[in-house]
Amino acid sequence: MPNSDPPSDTRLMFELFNEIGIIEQLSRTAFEAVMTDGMTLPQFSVLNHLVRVGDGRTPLAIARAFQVPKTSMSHTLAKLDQADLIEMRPNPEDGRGKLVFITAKGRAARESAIHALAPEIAQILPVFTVQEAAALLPGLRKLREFLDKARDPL
Amino acid sequence: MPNSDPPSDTRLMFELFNEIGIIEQLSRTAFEAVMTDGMTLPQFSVLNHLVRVGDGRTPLAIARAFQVPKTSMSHTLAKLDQADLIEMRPNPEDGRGKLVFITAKGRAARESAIHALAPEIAQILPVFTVQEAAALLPGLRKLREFLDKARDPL
DNA sequence: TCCATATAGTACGATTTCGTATCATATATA
DNA sequence: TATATATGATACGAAATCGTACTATATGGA
Repeated sequence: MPNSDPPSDTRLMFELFNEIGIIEQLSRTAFEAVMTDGMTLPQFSVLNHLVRVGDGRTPLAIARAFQVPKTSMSHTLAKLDQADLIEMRPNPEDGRGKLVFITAKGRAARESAIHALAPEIAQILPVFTVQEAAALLPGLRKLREFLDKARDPL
Repeated sequence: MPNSDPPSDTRLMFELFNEIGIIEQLSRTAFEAVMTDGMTLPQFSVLNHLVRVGDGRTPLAIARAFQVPKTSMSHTLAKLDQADLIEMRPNPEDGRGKLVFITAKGRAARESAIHALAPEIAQILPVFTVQEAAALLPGLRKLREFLDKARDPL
């Protein structure tokens, strides 16, 4: 009978992606449990991105930053817009396009979320230290960059 | 004016979770692009789990293994059952429960998926080595275990 | 035994994700 | 300039996710 097991290299990579998937799952659930308003992880991620790298970006650029389909980002942005956390203005340099700006309310919502998150982060750090987190980042970035290059363009 | 930036420890943790989220996103998309039948990542993960740790497990145990809500797992199992990739039998030890068994067709589907994945894995490995993957795993497991303990029970 | 409570699983519905199709505008080429 | 093609964004619909509520069975205590 044929050996049905994948080679051990493959097994290891499966396990890596499996751990990553479970962490994503758990961290998303933990995040959304802490948010009192209905703020979702994608929504917060976008607000945080706009503050960190600056607003006035196009929806497509934001979709690429998170590697999600532009239709998914369109939905997230529509929700943020409805809640007045961002503002969508026409792009003066491209009549087809728009630019996304975070509002004062959006900044406040981001800060409120960060405050709500602080105790959770504080709980993690004694067990899983900043050093350990920092040690993981280069490898994860490298993996992400590989997958990024290998993918079909969004 | 107040400083709106989170402390650098928090920033670092955000970045860690952000990288993990993006990798999850990219790997899921890459996986599903390669599958010719409609096999999804959750479906494959369940089949693979049943082969690796053995079948005859309850739906709830499987949901816990992947840290997803039992209603989500119920949906995934229903799809696998419709496709005859698994079989759900009553649990002889618990009249409320069921046991999940992988079928011959399910084993074949798993192996076919692994074969379809092999070239992708082979592309990663020269760039992102087994050693690098192995180096990440202990830290990721530790983080996953922490989040697991901290969460509300499923 | 009887009843209260807990647990396994699913039905259902709200929301999210995301692929396809579409529209509007931009860009390139003749 | 005129036309073809490419691109930004959204509408729409199918499928996945997951919370709430429900059913059926199990378990523990009076």
